[in-house]
Amino acid sequence: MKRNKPKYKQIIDAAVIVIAENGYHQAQVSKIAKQAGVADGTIYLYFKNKEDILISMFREKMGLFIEKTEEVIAGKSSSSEKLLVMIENHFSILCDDHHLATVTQLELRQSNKEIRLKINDVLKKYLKLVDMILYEGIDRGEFDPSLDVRLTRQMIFGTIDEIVTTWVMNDHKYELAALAKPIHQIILRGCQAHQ
Amino acid sequence: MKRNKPKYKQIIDAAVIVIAENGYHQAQVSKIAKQAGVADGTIYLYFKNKEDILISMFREKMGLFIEKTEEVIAGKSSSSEKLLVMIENHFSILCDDHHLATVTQLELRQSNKEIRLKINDVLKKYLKLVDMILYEGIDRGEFDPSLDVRLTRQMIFGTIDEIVTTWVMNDHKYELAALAKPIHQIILRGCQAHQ
Amino acid sequence: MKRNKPKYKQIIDAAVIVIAENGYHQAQVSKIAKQAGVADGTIYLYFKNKEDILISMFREKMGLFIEKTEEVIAGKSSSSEKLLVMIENHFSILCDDHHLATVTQLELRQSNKEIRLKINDVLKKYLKLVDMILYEGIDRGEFDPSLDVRLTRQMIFGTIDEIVTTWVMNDHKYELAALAKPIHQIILRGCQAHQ
Amino acid sequence: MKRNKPKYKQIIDAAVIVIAENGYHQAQVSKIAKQAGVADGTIYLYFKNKEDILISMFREKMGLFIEKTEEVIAGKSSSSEKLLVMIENHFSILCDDHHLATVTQLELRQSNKEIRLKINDVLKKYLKLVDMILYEGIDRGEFDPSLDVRLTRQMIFGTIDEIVTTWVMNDHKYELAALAKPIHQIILRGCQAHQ
DNA sequence: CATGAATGAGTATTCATTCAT
DNA sequence: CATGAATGAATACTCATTCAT
Repeated sequence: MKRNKPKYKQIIDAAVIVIAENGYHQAQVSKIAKQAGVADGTIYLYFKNKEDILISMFREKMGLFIEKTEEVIAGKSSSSEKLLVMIENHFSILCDDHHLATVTQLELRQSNKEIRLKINDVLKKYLKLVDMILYEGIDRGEFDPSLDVRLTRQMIFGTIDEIVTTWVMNDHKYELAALAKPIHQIILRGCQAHQ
Repeated sequence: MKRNKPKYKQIIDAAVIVIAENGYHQAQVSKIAKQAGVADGTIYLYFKNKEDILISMFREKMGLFIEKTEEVIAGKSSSSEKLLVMIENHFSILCDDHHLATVTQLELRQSNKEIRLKINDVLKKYLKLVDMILYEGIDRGEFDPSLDVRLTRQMIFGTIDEIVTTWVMNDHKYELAALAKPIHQIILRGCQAHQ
Repeated sequence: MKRNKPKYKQIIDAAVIVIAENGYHQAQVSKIAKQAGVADGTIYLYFKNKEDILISMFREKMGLFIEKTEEVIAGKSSSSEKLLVMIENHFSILCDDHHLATVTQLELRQSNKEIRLKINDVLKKYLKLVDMILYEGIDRGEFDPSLDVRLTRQMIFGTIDEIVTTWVMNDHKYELAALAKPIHQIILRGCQAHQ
Repeated sequence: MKRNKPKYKQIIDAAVIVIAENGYHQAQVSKIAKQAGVADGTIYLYFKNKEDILISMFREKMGLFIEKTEEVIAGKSSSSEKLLVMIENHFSILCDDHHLATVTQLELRQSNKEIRLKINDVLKKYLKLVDMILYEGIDRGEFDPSLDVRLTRQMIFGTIDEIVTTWVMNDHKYELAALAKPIHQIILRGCQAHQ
């Protein structure tokens, strides 16, 4: 299994750095190889092609997202709190790794439709976590039972994504983590039953 | 003024079609020229370069968005209704022009950072309309006075954008317009004062 | 006869200015037309094509050279003096018209082989004047009777041309006219009989 | 060091041939690559761009000129003889390589100002050799002590260059080497003290 | 005579991928 | 396993010239 070999991760980490620092269209395979400290040809011993590096990179990083999210929501009982810690976790990971934030919010979106569709597949696992929180919230009576879960999840993800993208576009110049609570407030209102 | 000459609009409309049908990176200038029924060189009598075609295209189309939105919100008195017709208008325009939807949601995002920044400038005018509705709603007592307008606007735009992108990625296979009312409900809850 | 119409000379003078100021490869027909104050298409009522402008320009200006040279050498009796006034005249015309100097010494030489051969044809009339002075000098006993007139003429023209080109390349920053006498001295030695 | 690799020289030699046979403006990179027996992209492993091929070509060939000239003048003691062997060497190299002659005298002069300035830099080393011969000749009492070395060098180089250019323009149809002695005679007279 | 909008052929350079060593 | 030299397809833009008005 190539994924466990050290050079596999080495190349993926190099790709994040190179894309963040040079932009998607200036992230040539040769630059990634140089950053990873291997020869160009070596890349192709671990990845099928350039596209495969990008998909793999997203899969690995998104895996961390999902793992961490599962951890933090496991510690909370109310759905409202689960939403909050999920948002906090989302913001926290991207705050801690500005390179990753730039890559996922700006650079990777410049890839072509084919790659973006595959990236979306990977994303689905994360979105299912949101769905689960929503279903549970409805069951628990915390959220409006008439909620359209698919639409609400799109609202939640669209909002978080837009907030993060704007933060990245503004060069991370304000404190993203501070927005978790107010965002959670706004989102929560959209989920709760209306009197 | 070149913008009023027929070939100007002819070329922009050709660009929308060619990009939608071939993808951003396969939309060569020669293809656009052919689709527009002019010679390659003629493009450059109306546009500085390829980038200029894209920016101009976005500016023209977004102009229609803003114009139409101003029209429909002018006919409504309550802020809640204004939000609704704005969303309906947004969905309606993209439903009526699948090519345009594909181009704005998927293809144009593959452009380089420079182009995307210029596109963002154009977008800001549209976002200001949302801000205006929100401020007015707070004044009218319809919306929560403690609302963070900037965050709320990001929630609204992020939600709409995510909904539309998902619809485009699913090949427009369901009725986007039908989502306007439920989305409006969800968004509205986020804006209204909580008891 | 088009050559006597005002726009003919107007276009040629415009060409000298545009080429001098923009360089040969940046002297587009449209620039020349603009400088001449006529429409692009008008150029083609007076010249067959762009090449024809250049050849005609060289022919007109070289005509002035020859005319003036004939005037000044007519006023001198000794061949040595004739050589001197010819050189002085050559330098004087180019000193008085820096644009022309730049065009003939640097820019026009960037034209292709075909144009340069045609320019050489025009130049031949001027070179024949040099030959005439040399033959006369031999007849008069001023110059070495064993002189190879063709080679000597090439020496004279090559020297003058190199001197002027170097002066233009140094941005006309020293007094070209002051070099006429010393150059004449050097050239003269090459022509006179050796003891 | 790329300059010592075989493909470096291979490409330069291909460039001389392609430019000589097709003319400067018809010497596409792909033609040069084909002539050199390499892929288009390979060119760019050895040269920064097309301009770099031309400058390098001139530098390499002019290097041979200077090297050979230094060799032949080292074998002579009198300055007069040094001038002669320098001229003979100059003519001999170009006689032996008609392609090179065409390229240096006609085609390379069509390049833009930037390239020509860089070529001139390379040329300066050759011109310094002429200066050295002249200074030595004055010291040895062979040449007129009142000689203006700069002007004289321009006379010598201008003469040689004009002779060669005329020979190339006449399709090398006469024996250039045969002109070395008479030219040397003419030049020599210009250098020697006059009685 | 004069105009100027329209034409369309032509080319340097990049970079993902391969394969002989 | 690892290398890195070599490959070659693919594309925006310019500008001399024309011709309908």
